[in-house]
Amino acid sequence: MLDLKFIRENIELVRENIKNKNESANIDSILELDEKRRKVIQEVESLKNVRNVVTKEIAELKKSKQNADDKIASMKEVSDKIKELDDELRAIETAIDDVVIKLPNMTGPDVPVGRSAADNQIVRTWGSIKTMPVKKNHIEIARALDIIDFERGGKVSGSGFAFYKGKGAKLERALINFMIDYHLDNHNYTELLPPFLVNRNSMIGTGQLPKMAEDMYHATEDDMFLIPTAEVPLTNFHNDEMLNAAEMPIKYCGYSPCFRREAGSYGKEVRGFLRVHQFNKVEMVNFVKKEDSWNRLEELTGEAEDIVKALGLHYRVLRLCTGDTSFSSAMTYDIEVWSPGEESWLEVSSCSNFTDFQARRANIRYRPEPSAKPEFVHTLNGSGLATSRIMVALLETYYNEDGTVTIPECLHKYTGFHSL
RNA sequence: GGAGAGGUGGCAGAGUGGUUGAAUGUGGCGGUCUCGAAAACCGUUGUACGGGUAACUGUACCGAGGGUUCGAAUCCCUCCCUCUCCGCCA
Repeated sequence: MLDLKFIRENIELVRENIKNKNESANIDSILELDEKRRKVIQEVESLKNVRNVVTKEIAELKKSKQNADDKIASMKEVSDKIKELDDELRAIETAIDDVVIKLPNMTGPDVPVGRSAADNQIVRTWGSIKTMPVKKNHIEIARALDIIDFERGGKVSGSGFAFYKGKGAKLERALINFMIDYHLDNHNYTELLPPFLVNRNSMIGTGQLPKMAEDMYHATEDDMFLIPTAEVPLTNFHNDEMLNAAEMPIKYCGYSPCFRREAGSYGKEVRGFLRVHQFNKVEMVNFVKKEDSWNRLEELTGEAEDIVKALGLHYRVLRLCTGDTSFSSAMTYDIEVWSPGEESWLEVSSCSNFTDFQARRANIRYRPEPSAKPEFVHTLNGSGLATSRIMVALLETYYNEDGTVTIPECLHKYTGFHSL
């Protein structure tokens, strides 16, 4: 959420930011509403002051058994007027909230202006392209090894769901455990294993709602949502809290399955694991002081890259342009791994600085100094990493001529086997 | 799912519809005493928004939201959460 005062003072920047992010929020009414709001507040507060003063006088008169009928009668009028103005104020604030809740975060100064993925900047590339001895994609490989069953996933749940089987299931668990342990041992994280179903307030807090409502599985009976990422429960872990500045940065990582309806994306990258309704992911969430968030974004991205490096996968890092940067994010780096079978790049991580945008919505603050005024924290998150596409890259990158797949060494202690 | 109890400041815990932003205790901070500390004593101690250079000042906040009333922590309604018991259950 943007600060109303910031909007008031930077209305043209806000307008431009909406346009650069390919959003369509209409803010024409907001300045007028804001002005009206402040006017009504002044009016109603001065009336409340009158009421408070006279009410005390009435109390004194009553106490000394004197007549207070005149004052009570005049206060009835004042009280009615207050009620009227309070109603008006409530309506104005609802109207303002409706607009503000739909305004995207301001992008940072280094974010290139652009409309689509074509305008993203390649920041760096690691490793080199590996050509396969025999060209196969992950679906063919997985079928031949009988480690993933897409057909039965479709039968039991629907398209976009799969079973992992045998060594495939164990490899998936190995990836998750390896990633979490790596962050705990090398990057100083605390692990959280979160709830996978969250309430509406949490979804608003991190900014999935109202914009992404169509993309989430919604349990309407209880008004709860299946999480599209562990970012939601991990960030809302500190919802409505005052954090201790001495303990910051606070770094959590956690595993969760991620559920996405992917409404409207049929036909695009739907084969196999490229786009699914449920996938596994290890997520990192950071709470930092406001002056630290830009540096932390660089470090966080590095922490995600460490995992890809350890797995020995060829990858590149992109700085997303304004049009590709998500609603809540001020700046995002995507990490993409090379898929030799698809001969294309697959997004496996997205690392973002949300500045104070989520912290305002979720009301997460800290006191810079013991007696200083509270400030909103800055939140960041990064996938570290999403496993389904890592599985694609692993199967294709380590595919051998004889049909086997070599397991990278860092996973051996988790899998117990060295090849598929 | 059923029955009951309860949600008040950092914590504990009072609170007859009328100077109650809220007693008291405790904790925090400052001070007196002390070589120093403890104890004792004195003072101070919430948040948000608005006005003012400032001292200061206005409004709101007792789980959340409505309502009754001249006036609500206190009365009424709805919802949320916690605890106890019963039922069901991995």
